Amino acid sequence: MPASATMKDVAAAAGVSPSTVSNAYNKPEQLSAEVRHRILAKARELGYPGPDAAARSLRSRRAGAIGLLLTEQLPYAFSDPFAVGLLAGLAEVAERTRTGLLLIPLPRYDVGTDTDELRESVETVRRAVVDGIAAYCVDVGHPALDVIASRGLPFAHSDHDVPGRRVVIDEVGATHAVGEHLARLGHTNVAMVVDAGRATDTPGEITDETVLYTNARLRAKGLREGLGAGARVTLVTGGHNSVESGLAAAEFVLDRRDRPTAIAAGGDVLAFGAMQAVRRRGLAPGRDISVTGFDDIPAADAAGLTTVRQPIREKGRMLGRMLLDPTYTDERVVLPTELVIRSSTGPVRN
Amino acid sequence: MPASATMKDVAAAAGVSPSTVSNAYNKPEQLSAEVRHRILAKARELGYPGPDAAARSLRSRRAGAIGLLLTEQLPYAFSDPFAVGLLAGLAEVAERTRTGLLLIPLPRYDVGTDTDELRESVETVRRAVVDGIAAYCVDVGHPALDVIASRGLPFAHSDHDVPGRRVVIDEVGATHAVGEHLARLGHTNVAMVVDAGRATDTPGEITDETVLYTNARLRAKGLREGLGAGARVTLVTGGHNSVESGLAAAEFVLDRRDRPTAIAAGGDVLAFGAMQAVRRRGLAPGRDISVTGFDDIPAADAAGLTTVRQPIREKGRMLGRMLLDPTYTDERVVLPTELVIRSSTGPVRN
DNA sequence: ACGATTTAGTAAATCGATGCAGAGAGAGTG
DNA sequence: CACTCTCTCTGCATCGATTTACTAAATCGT
Repeated sequence: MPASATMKDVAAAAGVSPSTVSNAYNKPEQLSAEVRHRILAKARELGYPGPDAAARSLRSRRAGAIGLLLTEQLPYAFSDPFAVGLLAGLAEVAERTRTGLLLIPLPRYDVGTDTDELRESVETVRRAVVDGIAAYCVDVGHPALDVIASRGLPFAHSDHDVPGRRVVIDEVGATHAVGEHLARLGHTNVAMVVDAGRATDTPGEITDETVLYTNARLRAKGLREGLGAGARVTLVTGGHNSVESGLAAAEFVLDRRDRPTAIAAGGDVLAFGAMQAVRRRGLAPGRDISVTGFDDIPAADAAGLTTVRQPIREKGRMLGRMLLDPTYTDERVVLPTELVIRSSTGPVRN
Repeated sequence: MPASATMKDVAAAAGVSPSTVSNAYNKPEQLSAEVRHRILAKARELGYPGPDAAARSLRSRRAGAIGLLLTEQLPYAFSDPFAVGLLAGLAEVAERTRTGLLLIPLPRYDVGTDTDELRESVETVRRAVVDGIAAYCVDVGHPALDVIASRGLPFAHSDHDVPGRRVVIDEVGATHAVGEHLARLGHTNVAMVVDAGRATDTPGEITDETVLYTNARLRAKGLREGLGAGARVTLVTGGHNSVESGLAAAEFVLDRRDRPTAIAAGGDVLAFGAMQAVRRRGLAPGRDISVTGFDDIPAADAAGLTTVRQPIREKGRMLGRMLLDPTYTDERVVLPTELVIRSSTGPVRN
């Protein structure tokens, strides 16, 4: 391919100035139709690709895209209907404003994280040509957040209620309701299945301190509060946020001597795994063992899962608005959650 | 915010040349550790955001991102596990190479499409700062494809077997197998439910010519061929690619005098709708009415849906490789499909 | 017909960095 | 000591467009 023609070439060929060619593309109303057509014709003739995207971004200081930071490994993220819902909401706004959506995959930030990998991927954030960035499942303190801050990019969180623009839910309050619900049903021995934030070879019990996600900790806290002082809550994990991992974690607790009467999962996907585990033991969710989820993804209804509904798509939309709508200036948006009681929870059978 | 410092400022402050500052960020091995640290320290001190992404892209002629063109309205796309699978595969490759993934929503190209909207959105493609573009569900002839071509960007199709780089399946062959399968079971009156490529108020029969998607046409062709000359195939649609639309279309054909004995859907999601419709009539899929899908999304297994499996995630990976791996030079990749027979198909009951 | 405003188009500066050829300093070699 | 290498670092040109301020010509109102 011969080095492609530039705006200057087109200008020369059409006998006008480069500015005019630029206007032909960007401000059609600023020049006569005749000249404009002559320019565009010449452009086609020369095989001019149209204004270069990078050059344009540089000069005009806008990228026409917003970024979405994801710490979930992308394949995981897309298999989670919750993440997909957020994405859909964000995409909706982006589409309306003719903006692209740049997905930026990021390794998790963790004591164990390989530093090189982290540094390299943070580099991706630095190189991202975007007008703003939203974060999903990026925990507080992730180095990528510093990069964004130092780049001075508009930014919006979807997870944590920390200073800066954010769209959040009342994590503690939401699981508090779950706890109350379970307490009313008489449950006093509850296992909570959480996303460990990393692959684990064997499922097992973990402590509050080893839970990677701030939100998982908050949800555990809410659950405890809701259940009240008399109850016992055991934290377990089977690894990532997947059905398999929920299954593994639930099997782990179900096989223990002191089997809990209810399993509260940190997410619906995990809860589905827990329900499977319950069934595999020949038990019925809601009758023998209660199971609760979090998120209320579409499949939760069909599965009869008691869960916390959060308006996930709306969350995505809000994020989008925060980044793209200049008239939108709220710093903090708290979306409502609602406990949806279905058939997967029931009174304790003594 | 005070106009942010640039590389030149940092250079001046640190008493080195701008090139050296650039090297400090990009080629650490090209300068002494001491100088490098001095530079980075000064940079922090001045609040320098790091090399500007757009400027960098312009000068180095690479964007660090690839684009994915989607004509599905994004919300629809993400609710389709098939699209999600493709995305996951693509993302996998992107993540490995530290590349971002830019989602570019596009309106469908169609006689009815509003020209302004189309032109505007094609503009998004022109402005996309990417190193290559993949297309999903973008039909042949979409103006966005011309833009890509004229931009000289590496490009890969995932849909159509037309010249250029592409990852495809044998659409006709795949539904041919479905047709044969149904023929063997004795079906001679088959309805095919397709994505109309647009919202329709009322479900109804359509002709080959009014089917928007080339692939839908090919699948209909394969089905007809597989069923053989004696069979009758009716094309129907309920609108977009969704469970609801599959339901509506199937209800439409099931209520007709001359009810078909089998419903072949152009996608699993539509097929799920069709199965629902069958059940609503008090009939059993596979016993009273056979239903087939296409794609073999995860849920198909659980639903017992007979369908065509295509390696969707692999499709995404291939697309990614085509765009990102310079050693990968194949122009055309055909992925294998496989008819997966489950319980939703069975012999005709006379 | 006169000054005021609009319209159509231009020149020059600028956006912020990177690639490349090469210069100077010190080290190694015979 | 002269010579060639390395290693660091510099200077300049360049990537490709957009913006701003400005001019010349055309249009307008009275």
